[in-house]
Amino acid sequence: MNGFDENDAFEAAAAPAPQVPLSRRAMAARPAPYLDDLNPAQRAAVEALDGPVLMLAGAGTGKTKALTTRIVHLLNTGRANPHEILAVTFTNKAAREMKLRVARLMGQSADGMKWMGTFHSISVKILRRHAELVGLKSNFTILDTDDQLRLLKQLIAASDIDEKRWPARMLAGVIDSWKNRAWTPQKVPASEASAYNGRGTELYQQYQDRLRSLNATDFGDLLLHTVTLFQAHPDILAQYQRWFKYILVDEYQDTNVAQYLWLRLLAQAHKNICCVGDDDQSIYGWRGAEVGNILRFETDFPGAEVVRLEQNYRSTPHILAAASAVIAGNSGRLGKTLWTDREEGEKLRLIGHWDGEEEARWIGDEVESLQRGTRAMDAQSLDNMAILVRASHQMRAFEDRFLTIGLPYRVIGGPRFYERMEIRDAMAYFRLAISPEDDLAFERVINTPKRGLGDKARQNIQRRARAEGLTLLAGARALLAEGGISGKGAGQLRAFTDGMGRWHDATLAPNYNHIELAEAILEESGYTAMWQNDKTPEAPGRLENLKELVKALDNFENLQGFLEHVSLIMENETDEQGAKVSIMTLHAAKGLEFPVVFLPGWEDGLFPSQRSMDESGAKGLEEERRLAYVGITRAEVLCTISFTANRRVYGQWQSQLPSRFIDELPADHVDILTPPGLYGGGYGAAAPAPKLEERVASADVYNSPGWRRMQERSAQRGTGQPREAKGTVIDLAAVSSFTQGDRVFHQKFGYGTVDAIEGDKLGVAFDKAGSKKVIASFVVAADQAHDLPF
DNA sequence: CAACGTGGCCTTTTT
DNA sequence: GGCCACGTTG
Repeated sequence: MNGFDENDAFEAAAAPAPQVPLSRRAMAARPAPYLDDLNPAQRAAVEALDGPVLMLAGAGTGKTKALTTRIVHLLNTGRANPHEILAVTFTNKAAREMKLRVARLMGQSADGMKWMGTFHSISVKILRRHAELVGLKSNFTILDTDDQLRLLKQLIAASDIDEKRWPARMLAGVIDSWKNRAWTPQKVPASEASAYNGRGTELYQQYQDRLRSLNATDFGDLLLHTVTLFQAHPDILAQYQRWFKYILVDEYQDTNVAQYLWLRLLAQAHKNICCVGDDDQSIYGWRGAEVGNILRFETDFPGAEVVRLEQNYRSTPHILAAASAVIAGNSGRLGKTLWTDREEGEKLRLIGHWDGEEEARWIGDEVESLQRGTRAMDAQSLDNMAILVRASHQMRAFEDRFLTIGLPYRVIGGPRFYERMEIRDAMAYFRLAISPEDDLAFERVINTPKRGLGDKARQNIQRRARAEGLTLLAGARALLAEGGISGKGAGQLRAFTDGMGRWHDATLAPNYNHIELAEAILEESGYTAMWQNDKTPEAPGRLENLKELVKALDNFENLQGFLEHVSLIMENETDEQGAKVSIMTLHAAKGLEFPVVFLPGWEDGLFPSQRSMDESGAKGLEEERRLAYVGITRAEVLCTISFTANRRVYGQWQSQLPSRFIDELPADHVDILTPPGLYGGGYGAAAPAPKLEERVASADVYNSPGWRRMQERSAQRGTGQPREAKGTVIDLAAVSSFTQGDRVFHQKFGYGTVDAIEGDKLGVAFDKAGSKKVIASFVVAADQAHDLPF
């Protein structure tokens, strides 16, 4: 029993052929018209079929084209059969796209490529065949972060640890980072002993034990177990090594240590591994990715051929020049020089705003004007425009603004369909119906909807179950049978367990109607009713989602098959019609491109993110810089960077300094725009009077002494140095509005007179509230107080 | 056992 | 500012 399916039939390891077999030579003689569509570098990358190859593909250089053509070339020359090619991506989307494009190039379906997929999905495929060798059954379930956290919380609670000081999230992060490095509990080095208050390793071990007893894995395990399997069972590894004659890896710069080992183990035999990536676009270090993997490629795979794709087909020279200048600030790059034969086009645009609201307003206006068409640019569909932010909380200002002006937008990213509460609840019901031993699912739904089963009842069930080694569901039944549950909870619990019994029996029937069953479960459990009776505004949407869920079942044979796929694959349905401007994070934008791109919020602390610099220092800053590079290179024609002087952070107004990355932009390729306002003539007579802060902004952001000092400060600042923390950030623009003796108004303290200026604070003698120090931006000139919106 | 109030926390995100 | 997790009341 080797674990391989009959129909996978791959030949035993091909004996090394001393000479090229005739059949292959005949294949090689087949025409390869697809090669004519490639530029010389792409062609070199496609034709270097044997041995290790690193395809260093800059942004917009036709990486996917080269990669898919390479696969087609492998097939067309007879080097490999479809099932002998292992093609790995990070996302299902990328895998789907690859499959599609291979099929298009070949003019036939690529279904034969059974090993094209994500690291995780391929690992699952492998693990299901050898599950018993890593202590699992082949029908193991894959837990998501929610379940993972709940499990960890249980372990922490049982360990006498103060979850306040040592949160479960932290432990989850520690364990995750260990798994990313392919460390089993036994392999965690002593240097990590202090992790999670010194209990990390011990809890990691407990967690793994618990997962095994639940016949479950988390996402990290999928890779970890596969690597462990390969390391502990050379015979099995050898089978796969022989099987995968050619290996291709997309986004290699995003691989972590476990993925690197995974690949290296598999590539050892044939050594035909082609990794595609761009060290300048490595932006996932915070979740374990090692840029070092791509930097070390030539050492790891001796004799590697390195091919650089540098001709960019996406962006104008101005955009490329700006991106190149920014990324040049990083050290230890493999180095690439992007070039294009496109026309000059527009320079990048840089604009400062008073605050985030104004920034959103201005971008909204710009989007509308570009939609109509401008002097410099033809009318653009909203689909051609995107706003890329550093952090998701920035999105709100844009959503608010776009809603008020009725500008259609879509947010990319956000909670995935299957992460929504109602979907997870429903899935937990399905899981429990299929496998009554799924204790995590039981816990999730036992009191949802409310069945009057609180902590006490649940503890009783747990104790009962643990005492006899029963599942929670069985424990509940046992407790019921002996009258161990009192009050009205008993009746409801009985209804729940009885229902579960019925539904489980239903799943055992061959060819049961899984759609009807799913509907029955949601109906009879009272789950649908729970949302129907819910009067909160999101309830209708949740019911809608449940309908969607049931509809999605149509594509699967049964519930089991559905659950199987859903944890790895399911994503948002985004087939809404109508043109919309896109809003997303920079991370979500990787791999996408838009004619028009807005990059708001380029302020130190926000971008580069303070936290990134605090936690990872110079490395963190470099990753932020790569993020800037990714952002700029998403733009095809027009790229607009903006920043604000003031921003609300966690409800507190903070003054902001322009991002250090702005200083790194090459002046020759950037136009500086003047913000609209009174003196810019931006407001017509019919427009509502601008609010006070707008007028302050438009009046002096660029001309105030404060602004100039701000510029000087940013000029003095060294570029790669992590700057001193927030305390030194001074709202110079706001301070500059006042001098000693000014009469001012403060929302809380009323009127007063300025008697001191210190940093971004003013000393004010208030008429009623006495002397106080206040943040300058919280104060306005007294004669403008009547304009305040409050 | 549920409804309400208070305090602490806060990137980025795929599988 | 706003969410979530916990502790207090009804």
